[in-house]
Amino acid sequence: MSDQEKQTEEKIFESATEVFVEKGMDGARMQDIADHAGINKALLHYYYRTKDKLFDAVFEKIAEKMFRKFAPVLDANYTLEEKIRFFFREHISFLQRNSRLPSFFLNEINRNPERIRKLIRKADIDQLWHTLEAQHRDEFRKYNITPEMIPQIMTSIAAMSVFPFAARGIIETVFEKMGVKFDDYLEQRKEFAAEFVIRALKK
Amino acid sequence: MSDQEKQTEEKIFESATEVFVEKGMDGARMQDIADHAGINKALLHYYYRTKDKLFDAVFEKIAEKMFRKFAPVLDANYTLEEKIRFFFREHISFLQRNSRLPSFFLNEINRNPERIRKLIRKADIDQLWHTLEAQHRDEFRKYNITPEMIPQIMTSIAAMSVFPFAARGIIETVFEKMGVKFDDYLEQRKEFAAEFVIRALKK
DNA sequence: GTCTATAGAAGGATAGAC
DNA sequence: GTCTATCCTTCTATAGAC
Repeated sequence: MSDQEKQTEEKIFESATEVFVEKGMDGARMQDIADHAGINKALLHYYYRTKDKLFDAVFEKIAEKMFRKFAPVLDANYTLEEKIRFFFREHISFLQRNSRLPSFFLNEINRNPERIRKLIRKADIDQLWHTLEAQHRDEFRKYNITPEMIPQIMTSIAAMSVFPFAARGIIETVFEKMGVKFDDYLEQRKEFAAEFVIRALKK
Repeated sequence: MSDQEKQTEEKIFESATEVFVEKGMDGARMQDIADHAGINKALLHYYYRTKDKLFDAVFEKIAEKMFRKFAPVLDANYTLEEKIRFFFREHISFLQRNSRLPSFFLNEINRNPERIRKLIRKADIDQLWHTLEAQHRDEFRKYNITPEMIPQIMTSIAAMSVFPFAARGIIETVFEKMGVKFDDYLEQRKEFAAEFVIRALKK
């Protein structure tokens, strides 16, 4: 693959990412992507054949990027509480720099759940859980965390971090009326969310 | 307005609601809505002129329906803890019966924040907050809840209830691998979320 | 590999008959 | 009020020249 090929293909990919995240699969236009990349429509089809294939490539890359942020949680050198604080600090920081991802991502999955299935299959979810369970067995016992609480806790943690971005449009509008700045709220949230969850887990 | 007019207009409205919630504004097709209502496209335009106006009508109705669920929280005859339990029980039950609303709603707002502004203006958000503050001043003091924590707490409560539905596609796929049933999880969540938040608020 | 030009299909909207 | 037929625009995708 020549340098120029790669440059063009990458430029297309980056432009497609921006436009798809901004407008969604249905709202995005191949013309917009071409304009954004400074080329013409025909080249998009030359490199990716169809809009659908281009979208799939973009979507998969984004999914991989988001899940990668969860990996350090498996690091064994931290206590459960440290991991919770680490997660919120890092994850919210990541979303601050990519604040439209959650809404885009969740929406496209709901619209076409098949898209996520093959990615989830690759990521060893239950493996991840068993690893965590082994690392923190004592702490789980201390907190009275039973296996059937795991789905509740996992989704609660994700909710605390992701929801402000997924619901950004409405939250920001409400905050405006209350005189609250969304950016300040996010900075504050990194610590608030961690302490909130830790207190909730303690008996 | 004759009975038949109303019947047709209502049928169009209901069909439009289903199709828009299912496919989103951009993905919805006027032809789909017409087929769903058992009429032809021309009639849609006769009653609502444009796709945009039809969507606006649907969207506003849904927004009104969702916010109405918050109203009982203002009832003064309950303690703060009772209200939290009541909210999660009622709100999650409502979303169980309308499980695609959150994703649709949040996404359309993010795609066009202007849509929500006029509706938020109508709903007296700060008024709502002052009412709550007056009703629960003592409890807030007991819990050490300060004014700058309010945005964090409000969004956390909303997140606990709404996120499982907004992220349903991915959560359900993960649960599948873990052998967890989404419906059971939701039933459990009504109580779990309430106790989770209450514990988090307590020092 | 990149462009221009255009095919071909789909979708929103309207005209006009009944 | 409801239908059929059709206009017109937009969009994806491809053909063919360079």
